[in-house]
Amino acid sequence: MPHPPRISSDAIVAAARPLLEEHGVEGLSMRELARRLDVRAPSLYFHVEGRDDLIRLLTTRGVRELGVMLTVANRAGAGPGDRLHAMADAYANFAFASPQLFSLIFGPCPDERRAEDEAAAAAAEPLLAAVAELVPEDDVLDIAQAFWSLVHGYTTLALSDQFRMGGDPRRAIHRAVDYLMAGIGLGRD
Amino acid sequence: MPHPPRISSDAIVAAARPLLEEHGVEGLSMRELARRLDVRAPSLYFHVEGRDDLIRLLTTRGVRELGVMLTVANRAGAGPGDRLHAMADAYANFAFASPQLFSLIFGPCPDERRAEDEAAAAAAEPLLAAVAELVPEDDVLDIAQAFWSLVHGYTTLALSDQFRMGGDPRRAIHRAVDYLMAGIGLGRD
DNA sequence: ACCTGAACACCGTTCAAGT
DNA sequence: ACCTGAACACCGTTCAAGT
Repeated sequence: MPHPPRISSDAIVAAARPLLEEHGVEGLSMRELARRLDVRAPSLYFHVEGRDDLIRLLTTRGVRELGVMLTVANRAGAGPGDRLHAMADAYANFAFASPQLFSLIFGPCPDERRAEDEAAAAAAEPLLAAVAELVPEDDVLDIAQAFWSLVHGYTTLALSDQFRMGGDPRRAIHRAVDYLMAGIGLGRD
Repeated sequence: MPHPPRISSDAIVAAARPLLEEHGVEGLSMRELARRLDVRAPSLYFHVEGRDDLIRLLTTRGVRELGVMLTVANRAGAGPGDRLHAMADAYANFAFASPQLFSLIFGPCPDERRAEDEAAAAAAEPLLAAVAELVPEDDVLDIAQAFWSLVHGYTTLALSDQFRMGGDPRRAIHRAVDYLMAGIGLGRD
């Protein structure tokens, strides 16, 4: 009887994640990963195609996870305005909990590790649903993009510590979202 | 007489930039850089402290350059509203012209290659100046952050191709900025 | 089928040796 | 002062060999 598998694609991806968060993408090495899984590096190649493939799997998993968090947040809110705030919080929470994965998802990446579009669409859906209840159909896409941009930008800039002074970023982001909602002709509900 | 210098810190940073844009941070290698400068890799260490230092120099230079573009755009606009739009364009232009450098500036980075705060402050100044003419002093910081977030978010998401459908991103970003301006109680001037 | 050690072509960085 | 070749400790990946 040959060797029973000691590792799996899932186990590799699971072990890669803390390594990514601890040392960044550049520190995510196949050899260190193998060390943590107590196998030799070449064994990994029986379960993932290579480093680029592994990173692709990581980001795909990340997008899916973010999608779930947004969907849950969208369900939790009372009205559409509440739901937008809840989704903004979920977005920021994900980014602060997994900053390296977050920046991997939205950073520039070579074609070999580009994730499936399907997952990205799933993450965008709850936002589109919430906005669709607020504005006429023709404006949904534009306004959803504006909201996403605002929340994404605030999250990214806070993450890279561009907003120096203290205070809860959550409160500031809610205020920014309220400004935008007022701009499209809607008060807080 | 000893060797006259064949390279300089400036020449290294200048050569590093196209290499960065062609191959990304991970492809920015000291040995390839040395090849392009027609010296051996160890020579580089007489002019920069190491790879992290080089990347720090690159991002510092990038922030300064972005600051200049924003300052110029700020001077070009007729009224504060115009200036905000011009600065949004400048921001997006920089990002699309130098996507890797842009993502290096705002991505997560280890302490060793963190740039000076001074340069970041210089880049933020023109925005604060434009906003200061539009709203009461107490709101300037909050609203400037909201604008920056919106523009940064839109730029980043467009750059990572999250907004699928075609059309000029410039037009969409202007519309988003107008929404936000309306939200803080200001029409287009 | 899965794991391994050895090997190859890379990499950042250091250092003694040359001018 | 500046450049070099050699060396060290890494890295991703391949492959023949083992079970």
